[in-house]
Amino acid sequence: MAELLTTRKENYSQWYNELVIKANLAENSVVRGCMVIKPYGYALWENMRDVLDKMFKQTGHQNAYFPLFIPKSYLSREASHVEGFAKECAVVTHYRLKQSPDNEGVIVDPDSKLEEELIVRPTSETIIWSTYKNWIQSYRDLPILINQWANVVRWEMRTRLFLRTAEFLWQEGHTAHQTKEEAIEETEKIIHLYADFVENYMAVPVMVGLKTASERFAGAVETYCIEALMQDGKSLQAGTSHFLGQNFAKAFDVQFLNKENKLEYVWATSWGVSTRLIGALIMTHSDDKGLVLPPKIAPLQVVIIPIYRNEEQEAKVSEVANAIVKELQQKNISVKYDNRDEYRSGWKFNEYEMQGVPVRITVGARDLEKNQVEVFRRDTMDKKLATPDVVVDEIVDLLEDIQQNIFNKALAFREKNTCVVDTWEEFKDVIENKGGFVSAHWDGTAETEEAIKEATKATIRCIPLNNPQEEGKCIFSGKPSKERVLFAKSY
RNA sequence: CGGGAUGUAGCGCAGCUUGGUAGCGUGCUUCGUUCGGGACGAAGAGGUCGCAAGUUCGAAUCUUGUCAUCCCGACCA
Repeated sequence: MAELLTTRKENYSQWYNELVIKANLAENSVVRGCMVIKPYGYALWENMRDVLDKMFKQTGHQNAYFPLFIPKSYLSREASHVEGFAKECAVVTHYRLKQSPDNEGVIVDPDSKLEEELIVRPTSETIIWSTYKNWIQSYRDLPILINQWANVVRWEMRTRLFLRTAEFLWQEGHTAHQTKEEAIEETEKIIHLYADFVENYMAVPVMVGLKTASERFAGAVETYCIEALMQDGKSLQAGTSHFLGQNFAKAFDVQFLNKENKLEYVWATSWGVSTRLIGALIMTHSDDKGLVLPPKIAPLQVVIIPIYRNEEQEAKVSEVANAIVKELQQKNISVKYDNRDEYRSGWKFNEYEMQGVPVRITVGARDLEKNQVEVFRRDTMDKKLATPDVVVDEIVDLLEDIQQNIFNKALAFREKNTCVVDTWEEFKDVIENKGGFVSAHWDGTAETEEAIKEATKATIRCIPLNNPQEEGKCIFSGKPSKERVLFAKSY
């Protein structure tokens, strides 16, 4: 019993850290702040990526790849963009190593200094817009709808597996349009695509909204976001979609001739989700026994575990198990028959529960005498008996049910932890003691936002889309306000 | 960059006060018995004690320096 997790109640962040390691998702690397994504964690990312990639293509986007390195001068073209990223950039200054004079390893060759230093991309707007400039002459060249799957580097002070690492994997979409309206439409289309993916595949309910000016992406005119509430009452930004206006077009001089033969700057968007989504997934569904994964993206949907005493029993059990495996595979359900002899069944149960496999089937010699197998669902930890000939049909339904159930559970949690508050005292109390989302009036100024953050550590997570308009008074300043915004402490 | 802590077997740790053959748990290897919720026994493999200098007959242990990592703050998807 040495492998138990710290419970969420004991120490939520320790629980998270241990879970990532023990569920075999990822581990820290020798390079500070960087992670090794292990096969099980990477399989999860691949499943997420595959679904998203299909969604992007269905909405008319194409994949491309732009360089990892960006000339330093590019980053300084757009003023607020530089300001946003300058403090966390890795810089390449040399291109060669040589044997050290004392023959103890290698040193940077001082003669290999680069004429212009290169920045390891923290995001690709600048390199992409400098390229788009050459691709765009006429309105006939628009829109450009491109996505890239890539790694980026942001030199973070404090890192945590998946939630914030110095290097992470993501996708970044970069689109160019003729009109402001079309670009805004694209920005909104993508944020809804993200919400659709995160809710319907990852089973994580999200709030869709707009960022305030201070939380906005550096260089954006408007930032749309999806925010998810974690089990510790903190909010996590799970994806962003930016309307960039003509900021980058102007910075990189990207103009096109419109139908009236007049030069215009193009309108831009960019949008992304990262491996951080895996952090959101873990913290939304998992429990003190380990990971809980939504069937639609789980690397392994069903595991079958045999129980037997001797070879004769093993043969019988395996025959039934293998038949179930085959039938599940025919229905495109991923399944593993774990007949390793070196571990006992109880050990395997705990292992797969830690890894969040949605369904487990136990086939025991004693079961077979009664023509039954045991079906276990990870989300509720319930066990049921089924006859081998119908178990596969039941599992198809069960996987659906688990997907739905964990979403409903997460949604109920969010609703329970979203408070409408009208006084400053109550606001402080809820943020301090209960956590979760707090819906409150705000006077719309950055000063008030900053003062609230200073006092409570809570920030405005978003201004929900289609927000009901109502007269009210700012929670902090008492000034008039016409809508509520969502506050929370955040990751 | 401030404040605190830690470096000893793959992992988790003890040993250091009072210097004298480097230990425990777990994991690993082999064999046997087990097998319905993290089995048990036996036999094994595995360590420049972070690094460097110093004190000493002798340093994991004492001294000095140095490097690294982790935690708490300022910055962030």
